[in-house]
Amino acid sequence: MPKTTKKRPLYSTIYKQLRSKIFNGSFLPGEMLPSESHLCTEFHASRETVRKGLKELESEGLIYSRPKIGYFVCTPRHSDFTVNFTEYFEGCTTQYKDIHGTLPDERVQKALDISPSQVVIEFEQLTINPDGAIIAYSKKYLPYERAHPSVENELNYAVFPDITLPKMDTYSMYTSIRISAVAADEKLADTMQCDIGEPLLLIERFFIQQDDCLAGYALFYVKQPYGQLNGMSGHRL
Amino acid sequence: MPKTTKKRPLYSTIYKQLRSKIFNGSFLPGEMLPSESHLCTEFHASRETVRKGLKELESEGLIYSRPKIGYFVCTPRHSDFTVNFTEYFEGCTTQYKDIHGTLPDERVQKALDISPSQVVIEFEQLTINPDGAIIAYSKKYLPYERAHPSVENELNYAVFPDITLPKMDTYSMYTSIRISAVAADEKLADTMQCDIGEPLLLIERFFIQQDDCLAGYALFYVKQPYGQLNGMSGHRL
DNA sequence: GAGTGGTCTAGACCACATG
DNA sequence: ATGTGGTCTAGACCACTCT
Repeated sequence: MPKTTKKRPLYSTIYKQLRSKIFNGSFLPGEMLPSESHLCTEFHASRETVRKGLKELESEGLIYSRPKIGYFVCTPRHSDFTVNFTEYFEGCTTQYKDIHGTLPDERVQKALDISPSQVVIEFEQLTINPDGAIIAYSKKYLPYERAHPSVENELNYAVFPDITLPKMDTYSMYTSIRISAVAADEKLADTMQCDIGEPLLLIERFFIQQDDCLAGYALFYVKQPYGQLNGMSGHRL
Repeated sequence: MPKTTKKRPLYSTIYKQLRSKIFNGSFLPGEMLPSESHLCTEFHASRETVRKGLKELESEGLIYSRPKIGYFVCTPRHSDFTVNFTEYFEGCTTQYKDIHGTLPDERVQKALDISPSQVVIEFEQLTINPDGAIIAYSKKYLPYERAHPSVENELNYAVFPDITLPKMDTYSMYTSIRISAVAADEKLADTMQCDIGEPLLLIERFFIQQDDCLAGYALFYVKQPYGQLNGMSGHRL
């Protein structure tokens, strides 16, 4: 029972010790760490082993290296947040409201960067909680005439994420998001069964292919306090 | 002029080639990559060099390794977004409205996990754009009786991020965030000079010390369409 | 010139997976 | 038994910075 502290590899020990020195303030942001060779002697390790520990800290965003000079502690960014958003709500059902081709309004034209005469496919759906109350409403738009039929399936994934989020298994596109607050207008209030003027959280998403083509645009309106977004920033431990 | 392709280190070439095979679909999510030794012979590289290339892909979240089995392509997560939020708005000024001790209302009690009798310090400020219009209003709360005077300065950083964001240079705390939409009530409409019922984006932040103590709570109301939040998800290139 | 990090190699031993 | 990834070493050469 004496030395059960034997599993941890050496590079990980180096990583952990340096890491805690950063968190307890022994190394402050901007300061330089001991050189690789110093760490080699301090930890009785080879240089590559030391470098492996440092690499972990670097990947984690805690340090960076200035070649030929040394390693430095990063200044933490408290303004970048990781936010999780899915259209899926615990215990809720999704109801497809309408699917049809249409001409884009101005907002959709801008979002998809298309002309007013370019037909788009519009998908509408509602998210309904177990009590039967509508908590979210989404509209999604795809350009109709598309050159790449191979992308069809992926677009379906993008459009039906509730069905396919776990299967959205391609690197062919990425997403950008915009979060804002809007008041329900007459039409929204009607379809979402809420009051006119009621504040809604609006989450817009742009589906962008790696070739920079815009492949889809989605509007997601959420009743409050349902569907608030949560996120984290900074480093823990 | 023939071979100017000479600067790139070998491990980086390995990384880039595997990466593009992931992005063009040669390797699909869930699939296994060639083994390290295969890659060694394919690229005429030593094992550690191959591993270095693989490590890059792993750090980037494109692949993961199942020890003793092989490397696999990750399934991309299209539901995690990186969002940037600062209280600073281009060209805007900040006006301190009020600073005083007070008893917390229910919301603040919950946020800071304190009792109703625990005094808190309340900071209020307004963000004003060049035209003189109010575009944001924030309220921040700090528990008054604090055990760690050494944290004082950091709290000031947390409370006055406009002054100190670039100096918020500690790993002693991290932040959690909540985004929602609210309607301006009478009081908000008054201080923000907007209509009652006008939709506002509300960004709440919780400042949490590494020892899990709650060090601060901030409410940030933003008029629309100012201060929308933008984010990204997925991998580009 | 001494010190730094960046790259790369050719081994080695291990624990575990699979057949 | 073979193949896999995980760890580790002791060198090596380079290009650069600092003084």
